[in-house]
Amino acid sequence: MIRIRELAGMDLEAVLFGGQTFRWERVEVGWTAGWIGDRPVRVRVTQEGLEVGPRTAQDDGLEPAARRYFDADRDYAGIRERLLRDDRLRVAAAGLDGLRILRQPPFETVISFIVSANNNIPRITKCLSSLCRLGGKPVSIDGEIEWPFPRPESLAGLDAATLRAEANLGYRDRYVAETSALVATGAARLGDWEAERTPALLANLRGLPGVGPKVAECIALFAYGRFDVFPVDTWIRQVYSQTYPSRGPVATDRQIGERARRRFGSGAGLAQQYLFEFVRRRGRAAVNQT
DNA sequence: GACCAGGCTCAGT
DNA sequence: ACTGAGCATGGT
Repeated sequence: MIRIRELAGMDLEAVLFGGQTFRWERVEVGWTAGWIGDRPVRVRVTQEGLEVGPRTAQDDGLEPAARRYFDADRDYAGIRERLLRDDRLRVAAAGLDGLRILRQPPFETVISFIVSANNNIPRITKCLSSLCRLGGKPVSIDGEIEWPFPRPESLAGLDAATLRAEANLGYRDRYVAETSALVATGAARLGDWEAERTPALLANLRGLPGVGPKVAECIALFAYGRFDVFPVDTWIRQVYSQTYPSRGPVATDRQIGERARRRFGSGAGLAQQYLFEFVRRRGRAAVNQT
């Protein structure tokens, strides 16, 4: 087991179940199980820091992998300090001090957010779980069988009809199959795109079937650590236009993204997460009242 | 039964 | 560059 002391204040619930990633599961009291790339792990936060325990015998290289996945070296205090000078964002971000952004494996993130399009979080989770069963190689952990996220070649080997029937992807089946094939053949080299600046990265991502402006920005944020993006989905459209109302006609998603990036600068991605979590909590609270 | 979900693609202006 | 229709599926 390793411990990352800098992450003592992390809000694991918000980070792992807030729509950045869809593969974590609450298990024994206090622990959450999932994957850091190909490593099955369980995690919890204590006053001493984030604890990451391997769920298999070998765990060499776990610490750097976990530090990268949880982006332990980013200066959140500095980013927050600048962002929260904005009074309205400070209100939205209240109680979200521990919200952070993951750096997930690119291929898993690409497929996850292709599946996320025009979909809801519980169903995205189900679809991805099915995809892993279809394309992953089962691993025995504590007497239970678990599936890592499939490799591109594995998903590329499934036809769209199978994806639709077995994973309930709907019309997204074709996008998953085609994008997996592009990655598997090397036509799309996701790892190399790490070196690109954000505009070029987004353009590359948008070349993948099923990846439009919003999904590309989610991938840039959640896999490549680009904080200078501001993905606009239906929730953000609502909360942004309420929080920062504008004169004139209703702002388009593109306009909202442009204005938000101007407002929040290099912290836009984190600001987006604050607003997303804020509006979704508000929505759940309203439902619970009725 | 309409409406919605971390929207995208494609055709028409 | 912008706008609308069509799109699978499951939940409310």
